[in-house]
Amino acid sequence: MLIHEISRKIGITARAIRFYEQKGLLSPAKIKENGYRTYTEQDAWRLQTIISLREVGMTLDDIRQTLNQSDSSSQEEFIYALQLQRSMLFRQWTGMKQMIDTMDRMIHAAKVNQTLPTEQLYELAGHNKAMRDLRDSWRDHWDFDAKASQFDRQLKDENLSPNAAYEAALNLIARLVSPLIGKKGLDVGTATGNLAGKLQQLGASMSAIDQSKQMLKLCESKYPQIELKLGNVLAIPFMDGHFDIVVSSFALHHLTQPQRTLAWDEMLRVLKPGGRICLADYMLSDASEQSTYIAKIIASGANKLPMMHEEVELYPIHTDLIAWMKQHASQVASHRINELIYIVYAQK
DNA sequence: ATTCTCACA
DNA sequence: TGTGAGAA
Repeated sequence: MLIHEISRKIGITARAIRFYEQKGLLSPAKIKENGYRTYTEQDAWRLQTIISLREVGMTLDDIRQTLNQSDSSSQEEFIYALQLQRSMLFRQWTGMKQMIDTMDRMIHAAKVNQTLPTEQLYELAGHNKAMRDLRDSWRDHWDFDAKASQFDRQLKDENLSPNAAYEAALNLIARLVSPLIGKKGLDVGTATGNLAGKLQQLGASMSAIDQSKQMLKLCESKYPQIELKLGNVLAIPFMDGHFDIVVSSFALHHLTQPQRTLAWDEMLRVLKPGGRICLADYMLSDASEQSTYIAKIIASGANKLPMMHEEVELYPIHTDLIAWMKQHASQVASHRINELIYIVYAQK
């Protein structure tokens, strides 16, 4: 096939096809004497997948990497790339909604003022940017991909005092969100799926998200029935009003306080009217208890605990997370959620 | 008909 | 992320 023939067949310009080649996505054979490109069925297939991935917003760079991987290795990497793109679209989507909201405020400001409300506009734009930065601010400082294979074994380790009551906490959550039959639930930051799996077993139809590919892989092998998505709580990769129940266990302490506020908005967004949120996490009542606790962890040799990363606010949660939850509990009425349950899980 | 390059948005 | 024009 010559270039125009294939361009007609696929439905893109010949120019674009050469452009993709230049970007390293394609390497058609060339006829010796005149240098014309010739395209095989293989090339046509490849071109089709290129424009398919392009259609869902992947950059040419990402497409190149994805394609090169799927050439050599398994299907798995390819699916991961698709999941990654999907979660990125949700980030963009939440960003777009934020922009629209900002625009509405700008329009309102322009209406109430007769003159150009320069200051308000600037302020609104600043807030918009701050929110966008916040949304993109999640970093995995703990390397959960690397921790995945050890995760469940560590939980079972009796020496890790914070995790001794782990099972009990999950059971408490399950009890608090019951009845579960026929309910759609989301577990945020599911890791290897222990909480989601439990709720699923009790009759809920569970979805779960995690930002770690390896954690998801393990979760999938443990609980194949759970719908898993790659993504994080700052842009939950589900549509609005999708769940009866949103739960999270021992995940929120990995967020900073501003991130937590955003996480809360996201959990509300995906929750149906009348839905329930149930969150559990490590929480100590005051600073002295906190430092004692940290000392205890270090003494037990468990200094590899996820929340102990030195570059992050070291254990910022306890008191302010309690306050945060209480504050949002009072917000329930205004969001017309019938019932919000929060667990303050106090480590002895 | 096709290729390449330069410029352009 | 492409496109248009022009020379070969």
